[in-house]
Amino acid sequence: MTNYDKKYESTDKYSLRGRVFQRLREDILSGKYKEHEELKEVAIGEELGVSRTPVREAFRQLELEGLIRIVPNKGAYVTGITAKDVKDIYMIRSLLEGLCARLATEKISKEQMEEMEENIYLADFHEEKGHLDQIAELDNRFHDILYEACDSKLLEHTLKDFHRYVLRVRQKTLATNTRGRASNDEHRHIMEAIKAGDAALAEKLANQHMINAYDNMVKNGLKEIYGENMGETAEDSSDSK
Amino acid sequence: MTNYDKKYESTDKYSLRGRVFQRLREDILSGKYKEHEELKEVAIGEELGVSRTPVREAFRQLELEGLIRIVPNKGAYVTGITAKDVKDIYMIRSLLEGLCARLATEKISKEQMEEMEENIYLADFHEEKGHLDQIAELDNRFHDILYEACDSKLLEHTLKDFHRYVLRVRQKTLATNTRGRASNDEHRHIMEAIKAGDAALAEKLANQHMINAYDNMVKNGLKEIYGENMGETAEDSSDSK
DNA sequence: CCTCGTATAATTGTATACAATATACCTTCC
DNA sequence: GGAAGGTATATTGTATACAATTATACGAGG
Repeated sequence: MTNYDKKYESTDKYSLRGRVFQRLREDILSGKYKEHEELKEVAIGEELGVSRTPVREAFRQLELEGLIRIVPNKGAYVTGITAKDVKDIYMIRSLLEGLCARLATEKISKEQMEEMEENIYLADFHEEKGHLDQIAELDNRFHDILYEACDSKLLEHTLKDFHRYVLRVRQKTLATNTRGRASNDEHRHIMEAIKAGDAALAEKLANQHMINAYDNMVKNGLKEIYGENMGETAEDSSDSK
Repeated sequence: MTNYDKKYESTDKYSLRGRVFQRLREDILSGKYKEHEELKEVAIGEELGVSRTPVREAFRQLELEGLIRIVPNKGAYVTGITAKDVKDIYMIRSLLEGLCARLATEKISKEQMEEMEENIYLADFHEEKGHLDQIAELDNRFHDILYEACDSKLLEHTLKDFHRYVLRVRQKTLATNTRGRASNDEHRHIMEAIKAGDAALAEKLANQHMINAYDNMVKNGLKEIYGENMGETAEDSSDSK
C-alpha cells in the first residue's frame, strides 16, 4: 500500500471540509457551477451551513484537483477546459491506459476479471435497451476496474485524475451518439487480450481505444462546445469583467 | 494558455499561505523533514511566525502535491516513497517523456533549443570539473526545458509533478556515481534528434533515457535505502506508534 | 503484572473577529 | 464630457477563541 491510496483514504467524508470538498466537486462536475463562474466563500458557506474556514480549505483542495482556479485576493473560479486540454489529456491517457492494460494483464485478480466480464455483459444489455445513463456508468466503471487491476496506486491515481477531469466534457458529447456499441466492443477486446495473457495486444488495444474515443468526441461536437479555436483558451472571452 | 499554468501563476508567493507552502515544500524535498515525520500546525506556525490558518491551508496543498498525508483529527505526515512508487513513476515518465520529446520536436522554440544546447555544453564542462551540484542542477533544468518545449501545459504540469516527486530519492543516489556523463550524452542525443526533426527517434531516446536512469538508480543503492522488499511499504515499519 | 477505564493534556476542526486588498461608484477637477 | 482620485463596499487573508477528537498517563481492579 503506497502513500497514494492513503491520501485518498484521508479524503475525509465526515468532516465539514471533506463534505464541502466532495459536494463542490460533484456540483462542478455535474455542471451546477458553470465554467468561469465565481465561487464566493460566504455564499457557499451559507448554502451548506458552515463557516468560511472549511470552505476555504476545500477550495485549496479543489484547486489542486484542477477544478477551480484561485486568484489571490480576488476569488475562486471554476476552470474552463479548452479543446487543447482535452486533446492533450486523451494523448496522455492513450499511453497510460495502454501501460495500465499491459500491467493489468499480469496483475489482475480473479474478482476483477469477473467484474470486467460482467461489466461488458451488462453494457451489451443496456445498449440494446438504449439505457444511456447506465451505459455511461458502466463505461466509467470499466476503466476504473482496469485502473485498479494494474496494481500501481500511482498509475491508478493519475489515470483517475485525468478521467475525472474529462468527465465534464464527455457528458456533453457521449449521450447523443452511437459510440456506445463500438466502445463496448473495444472493451471486450481489451478484456479478452488480458484474459488471454497477451499484454502487448492489451496495451495496443487500450491505446487505440482512447484514440477512437477522442476522434469520436471531435466528430460529435467538441468544437461546437469550445469553439473553432482549438488550442486557444475559452477564458479569454470572459476576462473583461 | 490553459487553466493549468494559471493555476501555477496563482501559487501565491507573497501571501503567508503561499510562503508557508513553498517553504515546507522546499524543506521536505531537501530532507529537512524526514519521511513519516509528523508536522504539527502550531510548531510550524511558530517557527515561521504565522498563525495556524495559513499553515493549515498550506498543508491542504502539500497533501494534493503528494508530499504529506493528512489523517483527519490526527496529523500531517511526510509521505514515504516506496521502491515500488519509484519504479512506477519511472515507468510512467518513460512514456510521457517520450511523448514530450516527440511533441517538442514540432513545437520547440529557437530560444528553448539554444538553452538546451547550452545546457548540454555546460554539463560537459562541469562533468570535467566534477561539480556534482551543478551537474544535478543542469540535469533537472534539461528536463524542465523539454517539458516547456512540448507546448502542452497539461503534460508539462504532469511531468513536473513526477519529476519533483522523485527528486528526494534522486538526491540520495545520483551524487555518488558516474552516471553524469552517460546521462548528458543521452541528453545530447535527444537534443540532436529534436534538432534534426526526427520525432520518432527523439521519443525513443527519451523513453530509453528514463529506463537507463531507473536501472542506474537500482544499481546504485535504491534497495539499500528502501530495503529489499521492493513493492512493500516503508510505512508499515512505523505504524505501531 | 497486566488490563481496562478514566482523567488530563495535546492536537486538530470549526467559527468568528479583525486586517488587507480589490472593486465600484461617485466626486472633483481639467 | 471625460479622466483622475478618493471613499465606500464587498471579498479574501489572517489571527484567535472555542469545540471536538485523539493520545497519554495514571490508577483501580482483576
